Amino acid sequence: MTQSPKRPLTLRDVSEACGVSEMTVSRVLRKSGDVSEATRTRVLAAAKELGYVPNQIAGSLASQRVNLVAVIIPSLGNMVFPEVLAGINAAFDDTPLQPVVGVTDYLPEKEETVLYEMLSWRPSGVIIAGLEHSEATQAMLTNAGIPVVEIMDTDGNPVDAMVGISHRQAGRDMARAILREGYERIGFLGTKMPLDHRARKRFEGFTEGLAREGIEIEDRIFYHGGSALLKGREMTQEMLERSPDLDFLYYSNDMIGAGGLLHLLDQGVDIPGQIGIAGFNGVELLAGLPRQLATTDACRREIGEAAARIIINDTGSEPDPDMPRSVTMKPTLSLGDTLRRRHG
Amino acid sequence: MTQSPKRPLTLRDVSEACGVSEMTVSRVLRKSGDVSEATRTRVLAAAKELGYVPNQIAGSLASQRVNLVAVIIPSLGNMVFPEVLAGINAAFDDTPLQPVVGVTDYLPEKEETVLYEMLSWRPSGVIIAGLEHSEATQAMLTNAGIPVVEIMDTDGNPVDAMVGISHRQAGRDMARAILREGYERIGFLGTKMPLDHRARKRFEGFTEGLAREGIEIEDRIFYHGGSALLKGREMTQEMLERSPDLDFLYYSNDMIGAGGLLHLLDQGVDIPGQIGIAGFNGVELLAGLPRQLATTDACRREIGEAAARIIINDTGSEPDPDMPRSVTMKPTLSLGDTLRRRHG
DNA sequence: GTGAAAGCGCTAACAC
DNA sequence: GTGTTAGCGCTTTCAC
Repeated sequence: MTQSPKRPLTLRDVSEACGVSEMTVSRVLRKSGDVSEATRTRVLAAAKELGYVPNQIAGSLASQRVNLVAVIIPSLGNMVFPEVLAGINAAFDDTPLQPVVGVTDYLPEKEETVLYEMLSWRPSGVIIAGLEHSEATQAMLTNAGIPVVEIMDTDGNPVDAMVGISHRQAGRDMARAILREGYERIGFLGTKMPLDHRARKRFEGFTEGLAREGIEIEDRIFYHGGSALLKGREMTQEMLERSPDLDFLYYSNDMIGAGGLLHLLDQGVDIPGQIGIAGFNGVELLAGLPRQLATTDACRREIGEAAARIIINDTGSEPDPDMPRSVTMKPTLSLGDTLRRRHG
Repeated sequence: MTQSPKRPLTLRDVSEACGVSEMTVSRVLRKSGDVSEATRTRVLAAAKELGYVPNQIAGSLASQRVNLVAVIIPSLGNMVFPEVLAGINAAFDDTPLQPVVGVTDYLPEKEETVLYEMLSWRPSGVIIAGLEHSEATQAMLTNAGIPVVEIMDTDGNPVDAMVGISHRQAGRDMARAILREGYERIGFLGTKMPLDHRARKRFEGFTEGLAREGIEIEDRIFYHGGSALLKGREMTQEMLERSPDLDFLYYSNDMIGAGGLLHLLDQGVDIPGQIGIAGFNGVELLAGLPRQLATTDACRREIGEAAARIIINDTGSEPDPDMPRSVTMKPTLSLGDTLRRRHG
């Protein structure tokens, strides 16, 4: 930290500063190969003194290795993906691998360009949300020549590997739980996300689960944009105005579910006696609501960790061939205080 | 998309596939220089057909230019930084610049390593949260030789440029608003974040603002970890048990404020008559609560946009020398329904 | 409008 | 344990 260089420092600068060949300096800085303790300290001192920061661009080009892992997700706005990222980060913690995240906003074209940009940095692997992609995206993933883990969802076939839960099954399970408690007049409240395939599959599984018992959804409503809590309130009000005899409301996520919960409590509705409700995700954020919302835990952190482990395995020196390439987590359904009918 | 190559494709592959020199192929792909329409189409066709993805590593090394901007933030877990990112993204939208985010978890050592790693990719600029950094971090920023914008906070001196709000002033303003409404027995509830300098400055400004009117905080409490909503409830209960005569509670963020709000309503407390409350941030998420929480909007998106604009300016071909290097946004204080004493 | 040569800063592979 | 040589895949520069 001796100068304020216009030109970034190079290995050569360090080499000259300590009278050791560039090659040896490089070895010291990468802790690779055998270097005598004496030169090691000299080099380290010089590098620190100068404030040298290695140039990974050159390094990666020369070594044909990049420690970057592309992580492509639809959004950072809800709590779900940050938690997946936390899992990925944790798993990469004592490896040289580094996640680089790209956000698609649920837009297939954006997914395409984001993936293209990331692939142009020749990452060591890709972790990407969902199993549904544009043809071009699919092609890029297939031809990338690096491990690709598709996450969140396992209802479909991965390009290479997948880790997630079955949203269809989650929907079915919730349907079963609701019917088991004796609810029969059921409404569905979702965010309008034509491209959120996981929400769609959950909905499909849900209707299917009801159908098995000969039940049909009585009403449904889809909104988008705005504050989720507020939307939850508004949707609930609107739905109950036009379908006042519903006895259960299934929300496509916990946030709008919480809004619905608050609205119903405001109205003096008896929950879960008169009306039961449930959401989806298990966001810890919401502990602290007047009632514990029934929900399905989506195993977000675990998914991130497992996906990262596949990448770590595949990029390691001796990949375990038995590493499973399809991991379906079992989400936990918690009834909370809002999905227990008082029988009789 | 004709093969599934083990070895990634290079310019040379495209060159051979279409019988045009590598150089010209490169020009086409970068839309630089004049190329005849005929060859242009030939090259593009070949590249697409093969599924060629340019190697930015090689490109950046050769051109000595990298379109990456390092964005270093403490966390993705609360809504605040994702909104800053959204602002940055929006501003970069029609530039070649690409944000790459690193997360520090409020840990100075992690900030140091994250910055080091990012600088080793030779980004075109750095956007980093906060003005307080370790000496090593400070040194790296100073010597990076690229534009550096420190964001969120303007109570201090930036290495290069800064965009944010004065948290000290925000605290003072809230104190003033509270006193103006006639509240006098005031408690403060914060998350225990010794390294969250912005929360600290807000607290300092707040106590200072009270002191001007000869008022002192009567009680304070700091928690950390867990669900913010739940913590808000618990802290509120605990504080009111030991200091039952408080008439105002100032929370260091909206989420714990919301928890407090729910708790007080549960207890049948008259808000804002008996007790007034306020949070900080203006998170849209919370619209939909039973009461609109008083809060200070922290201009998160605007801060991201303004910071990005500075980077865009500085890395452009002809930087505007008049571009301000210190932008202090004026946050809006909204009283909501929880900070209006019924006088008399 | 197109091509050939040189080199970006580093590391693999091999000498010593 | 240390140094030398070549070359990673592109772009810059300059020639044609």
